[in-house]
Amino acid sequence: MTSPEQHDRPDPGGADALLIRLLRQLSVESSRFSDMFGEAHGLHRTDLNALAVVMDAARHGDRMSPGTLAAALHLSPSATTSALDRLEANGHLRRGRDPEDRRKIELDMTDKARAVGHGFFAPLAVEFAERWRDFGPEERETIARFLTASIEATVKVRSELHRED
Amino acid sequence: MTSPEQHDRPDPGGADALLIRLLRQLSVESSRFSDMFGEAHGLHRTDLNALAVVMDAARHGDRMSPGTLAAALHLSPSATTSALDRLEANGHLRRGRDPEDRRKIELDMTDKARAVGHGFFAPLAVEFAERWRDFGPEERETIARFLTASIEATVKVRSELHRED
DNA sequence: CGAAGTCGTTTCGATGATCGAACCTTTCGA
DNA sequence: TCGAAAGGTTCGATCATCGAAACGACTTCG
Repeated sequence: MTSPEQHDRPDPGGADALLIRLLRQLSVESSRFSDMFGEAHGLHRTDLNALAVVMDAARHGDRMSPGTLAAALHLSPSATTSALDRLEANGHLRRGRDPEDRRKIELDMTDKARAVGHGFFAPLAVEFAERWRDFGPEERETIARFLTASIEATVKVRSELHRED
Repeated sequence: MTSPEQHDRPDPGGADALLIRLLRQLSVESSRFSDMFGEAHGLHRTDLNALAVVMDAARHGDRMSPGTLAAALHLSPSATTSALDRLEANGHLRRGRDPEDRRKIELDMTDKARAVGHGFFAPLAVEFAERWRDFGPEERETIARFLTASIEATVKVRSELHRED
């Protein structure tokens, strides 16, 4: 009675189950890691997310303002102001006026924030490199395809969830 | 000791970079999915986590009490009581006394909670099955090995982070 | 030019999740 | 039997978040 048909069932106890379990476990561990890192640095989850968004924007050369940050974080404007107050007080961020449109505020990360980001990723990168050493190019291609597919699946299901609202 | 090339560097822009980026993206999307699902069901992040822990325990046949839940969630006892109040008021959980030790409270999930869990995982499982259809057994083995290694790496770095405290 | 409207951000008051400390009940050890 | 410890809950305080209102800066229209 093992796998009578490889059709289009959700595969409740089949070959997908292990991968789903591992994905969930990875998600949980990533979340825990973020939490503990933030706790060690006096940063709440929101502050970490905000820093990540600002850093991503900086890396892409994009401008970042409180408004776009609020949208990216799914946070109200006032809560975003509070988060920016915290980050500015902690010295992770600076607010500067946009000379073009003086209503806007331009957000710039400080070296301290860069150090935080480095302290977050560097140890993980080292450990990942260690554990991934034996994966060959074709295996990495497979893994990348899998991760991309999984990301797309999550995004799609989320967007459908949002549409039902 | 120091090998200038291709030895033990963190591989800042190399072959690992893509996979790291994908992992981070997946983590972000998973987190967003949880948030939006919880929002759609009137459950906060903590409540969702609590439900997940209780469900896991139930699936393993383990007893669950407020104390163990608080430890699992890294939450204070009083905050756990509040979360349980919310979950019980929403009908996702029931509190019953442990007949063995009448100080303890036994937590039981209701059918409603089971339905919530199903509503959370089922759509994802369907979409994953769809997108993973073309991965063969040996590819899945590679992926499982990769995910396991990544989970272990995350746990290890987190434990080191905690030890420095 | 000036006045009304719009946009981006902040301030204000309120809500609620979380915490630490004190408390109650039950259990266990001397 | 009595005191200490364990498991939960209650209480007061703190802080992140929200919605509404306010404020300054641009824009459009008269």
